[in-house]
Amino acid sequence: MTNDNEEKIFEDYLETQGLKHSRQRKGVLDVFLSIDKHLSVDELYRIAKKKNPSLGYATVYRTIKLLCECGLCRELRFEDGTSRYEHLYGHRHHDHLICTKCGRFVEVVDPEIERLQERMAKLHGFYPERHRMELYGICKRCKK
Amino acid sequence: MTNDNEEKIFEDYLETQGLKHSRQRKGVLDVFLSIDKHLSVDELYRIAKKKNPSLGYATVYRTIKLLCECGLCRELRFEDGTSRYEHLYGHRHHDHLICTKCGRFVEVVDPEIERLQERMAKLHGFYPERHRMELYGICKRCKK
DNA sequence: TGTTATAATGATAATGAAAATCAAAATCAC
DNA sequence: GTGATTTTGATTTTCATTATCATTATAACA
Repeated sequence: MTNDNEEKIFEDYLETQGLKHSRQRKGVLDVFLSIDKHLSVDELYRIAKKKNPSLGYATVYRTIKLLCECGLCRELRFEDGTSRYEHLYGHRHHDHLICTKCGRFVEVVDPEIERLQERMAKLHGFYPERHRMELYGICKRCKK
Repeated sequence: MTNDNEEKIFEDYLETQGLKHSRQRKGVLDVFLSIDKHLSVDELYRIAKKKNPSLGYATVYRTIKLLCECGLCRELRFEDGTSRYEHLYGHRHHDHLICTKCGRFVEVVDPEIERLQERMAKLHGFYPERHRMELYGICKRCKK
């Protein structure tokens, strides 16, 4: 399997928390790992349900929450109010460039910006933990 | 009045949109302008209702939306899902430093970061419009 | 200053996302 | 296998925001 590491992380997390394995949790994890897009809970639910028709909506919510807790997943709350989820494991930290016309987005990192962000936090007496940065604009395609 | 400019902006906006003035809109605007905090709709409603007890919840929602449209107000969606509103007029663009313990936050700007953000957007073929940046960490007080 | 067309209001219902509830089913240590 | 405990899925609840709609207010104009 290509996702051995991720599966291990999830299993370990379940164990340390005294939680149990289940077909549903495994199914949601598999779908999540197999799709490298920023899915919403609803999209995840629809796809996972194909392989396991009895799957419930609530279970997807519960599982995605566990994935976030164990560090495999990051929740992104966009300005339009929707939440989407992206892979965290094996993906370095990054920020987003988002097209305001078509919604397309790109993952970006600028080490210099990262450095300056750290500096700024410390300058204000903050011990930095994490950050989010989204740049909104119009992409090449939409500008034409 | 100290808020002449802001009131003018709002009135002009209403006119260009073919909308009407009203006591309620004026009341919500006044409260919004008089409090330099990041209020939620609910907080705004409670305060404005004191001066105009017949004020309805929906009107506050509608008015705050107009304030955002005319550039007096900016909506901030925080990670906890709540929306809060901050003054935009006469306040330069800024980002936020947010304490993950106590929720306190500070407005910050780093011109160098701003410049690098522009550069990064352009580097990816984006015509930058705006951005949001939030740095999360633990503030001095909470760290002790 | 009326008249009148149009927009705004406020009470309430509708919506939609996320969380809570709970009986039945699944898991796993023994 | 047994039994304590957790998970599940269907459903309800919650809560923020929007939509609806009859009534009221606004403002251009006679």
